[in-house]
Amino acid sequence: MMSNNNNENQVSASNVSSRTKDLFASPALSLSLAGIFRGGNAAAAAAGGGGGGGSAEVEDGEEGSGGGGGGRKRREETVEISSENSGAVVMMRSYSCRSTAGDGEFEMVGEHDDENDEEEDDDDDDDERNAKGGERGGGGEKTMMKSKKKRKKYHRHTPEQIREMEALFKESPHPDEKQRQQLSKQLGLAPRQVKFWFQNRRTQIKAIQERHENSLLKSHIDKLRDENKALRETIASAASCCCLNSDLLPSSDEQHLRLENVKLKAEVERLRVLVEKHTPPGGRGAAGAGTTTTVATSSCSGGSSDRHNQQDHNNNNNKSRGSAATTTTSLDFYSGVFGLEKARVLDVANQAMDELKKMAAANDPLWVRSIETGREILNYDEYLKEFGGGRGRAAVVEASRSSVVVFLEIQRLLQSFMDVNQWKEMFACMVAKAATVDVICNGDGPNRNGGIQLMFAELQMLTPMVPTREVYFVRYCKQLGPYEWGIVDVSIDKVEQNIDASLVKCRKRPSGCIIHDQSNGHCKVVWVEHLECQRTAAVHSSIYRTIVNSGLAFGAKHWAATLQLQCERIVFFMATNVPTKDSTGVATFAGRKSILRLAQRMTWTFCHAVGASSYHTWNKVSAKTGEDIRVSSRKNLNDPGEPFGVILCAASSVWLPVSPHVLFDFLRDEARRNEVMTKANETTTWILQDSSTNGYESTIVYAQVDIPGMQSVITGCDSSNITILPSGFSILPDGIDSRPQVITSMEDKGSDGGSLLTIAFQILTSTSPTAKLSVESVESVNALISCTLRNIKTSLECE
DNA sequence: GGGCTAATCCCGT
DNA sequence: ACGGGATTAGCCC
Repeated sequence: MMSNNNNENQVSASNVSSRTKDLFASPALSLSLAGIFRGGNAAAAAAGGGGGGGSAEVEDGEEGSGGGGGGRKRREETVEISSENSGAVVMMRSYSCRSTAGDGEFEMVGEHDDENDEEEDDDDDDDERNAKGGERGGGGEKTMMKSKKKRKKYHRHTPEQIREMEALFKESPHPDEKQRQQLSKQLGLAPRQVKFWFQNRRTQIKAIQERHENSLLKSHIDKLRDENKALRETIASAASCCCLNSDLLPSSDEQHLRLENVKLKAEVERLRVLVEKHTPPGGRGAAGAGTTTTVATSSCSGGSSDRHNQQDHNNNNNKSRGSAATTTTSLDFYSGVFGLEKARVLDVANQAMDELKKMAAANDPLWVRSIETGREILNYDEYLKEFGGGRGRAAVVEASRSSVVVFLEIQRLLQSFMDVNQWKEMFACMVAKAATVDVICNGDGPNRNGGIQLMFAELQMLTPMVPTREVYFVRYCKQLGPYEWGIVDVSIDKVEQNIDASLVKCRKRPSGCIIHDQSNGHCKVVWVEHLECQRTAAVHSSIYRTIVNSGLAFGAKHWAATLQLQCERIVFFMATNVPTKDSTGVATFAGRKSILRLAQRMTWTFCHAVGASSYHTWNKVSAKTGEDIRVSSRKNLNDPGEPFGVILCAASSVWLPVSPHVLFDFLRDEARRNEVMTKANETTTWILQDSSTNGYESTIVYAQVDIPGMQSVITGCDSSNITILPSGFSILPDGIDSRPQVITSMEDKGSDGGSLLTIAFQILTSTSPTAKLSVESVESVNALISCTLRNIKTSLECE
């Protein structure tokens, strides 16, 4: 609409422009006019960009450089130069008046202007505004003259224009002249306006990021302050016992205390585990802390290692399970095989959403905060009272809740739940496999409001020691209010009955998150995770049982923390301002982006190699030193993302009585890490020589992925990116202590008593896919791992 | 009054 | 000449 009426106005503007340019010696004048034009027409103004005299000048400048004929030529190109351009006419006129008249001209200007508006802007003339505009022009006169500034009328670019520019911005925040030129033509904006917009957008993004970082730092400070306070209190009480003045205690004592604290906590944890071991698993009440895990799931050893799409998953699964539903396509999966009616699914989904809402919002009787751990615990009796249902005998219930503020727009957030590939990427460290089995209802719009899909997921911990969990569920996305969305997952009985009883290891009670859009790029997310797991087999080792029980592996907190870190990663990916400390030698935006992509790929590969998922069969190998080391191998025949041939992966996990961030700081400290690794170096070299890469000496290059979202995994590969595939360490709990949280900063004191370190190496042992895995390779990689573990333990002095 | 945005000023390269 | 940082003006809430 604006383009039309603007088109006409264009004529006058461009005709005049060449003259205006010179005449426009006094910016003050145009500013005074700017006020007047406020009355003009809103639509045109919004589109025109060219606002008032200012832009006329701006554009002329640009056009002038474009060539003599610019003014006329632009007529076709810049469709949307609005009636503002008529401003140029007026201004010129008024200027000419003024040039002789000196000071008194502003009234004239006002008049002219009003006139002008009426003449040219036949649209919507608002008398009041016009009057005001005139008034303003007159009133502002002195200051304007003094400051020599001109301002054009306020306007905004149209959503369309912004969308386009935003799109390009995502591609490249620094478009070159040509790109800008093109965009300006396309959008009917002056080239300078496009330039300004990009400039402003960059500064805006920067500001947002800085603010975000500030809030993180602030919460970190709070956390430290609280910690400090707690320690002081400890010291004070200790001091009073020992008749010491607490103020006199030097800071090294404080550190000592801290260490002591950690040790004590580890001891408590150890005792707790002991107690647990001698208590029947069901005996621990319904408080929600209970759990079971699945039996080992390594089954499809030959399974393709590529990123499973939906069909792939079905086939794969059917093949490996020998399930009855061998040839079903995804469509009759739900209608034919499961006999599900859409209406019933919808019903269940809606009920689940209601429950989720209540679970997310409710407080005291339903959720009780544990004094011991600080975590929220579901009061199961209260739960049954509220939501009904009985407790399955063969199952153990896990429930947890956590809330975070994440730095991502609502739309991308929702997409990353509803698009299975994005979901897998978002939670790469937790989701080993995932597939959308069937889309029951697509949902409306880009946000998929009302979307329902049947999904499958295999959830993992970043260690081969803990079996994965397989779960089928319906995911439902729904807008709950103007700023509130819900994503709920719930398992439907019938689906599982129809698949294969042996497959079901885990069911989702209504779980998911309530997302509140804070409309500043941030969203508040309340995550509820509520699982029912078969009590088939316990995790063998008590360490892992403790971890799983505490919800560090599969609980809401881990999900939420992961989400938060990944969102940071995404934002960081887009960031245009790179603090020097983070830009490890990569100067350009594109360069940094591709490094980040590489890092993400490495992380992905690492996560999927290390988990216990049914991608791999893990064999237990006991090293001479007594470590429990797991080894698996796979053949890559067709994934170009990895080298072709036989890939050996060996991993081991240990529990270390140091906090995750101490461990992380240790491992990311290049010098200390090298020290640990160098000692193992002989072995490394040997392995490589042993493999067919005869005599090749490799240096392991560790990508220190010290960026938001990837903290807990440090991956590395050799310089040629061939022989050693992403290898490294994972630390659990991750993303919890290493990064301050905005909302739930003080939760989970219980977890910093120690951390689970998993170390894993992936090595290409042969480039021939038919080669057998050599015993030597296995042994040497075992030696490498146990050596490294020992070194780490020694360095951290925690044997 | 503060936040947001288009635009301007000014400075360093 | 150009881009970025700082600043400003106009509008909206």
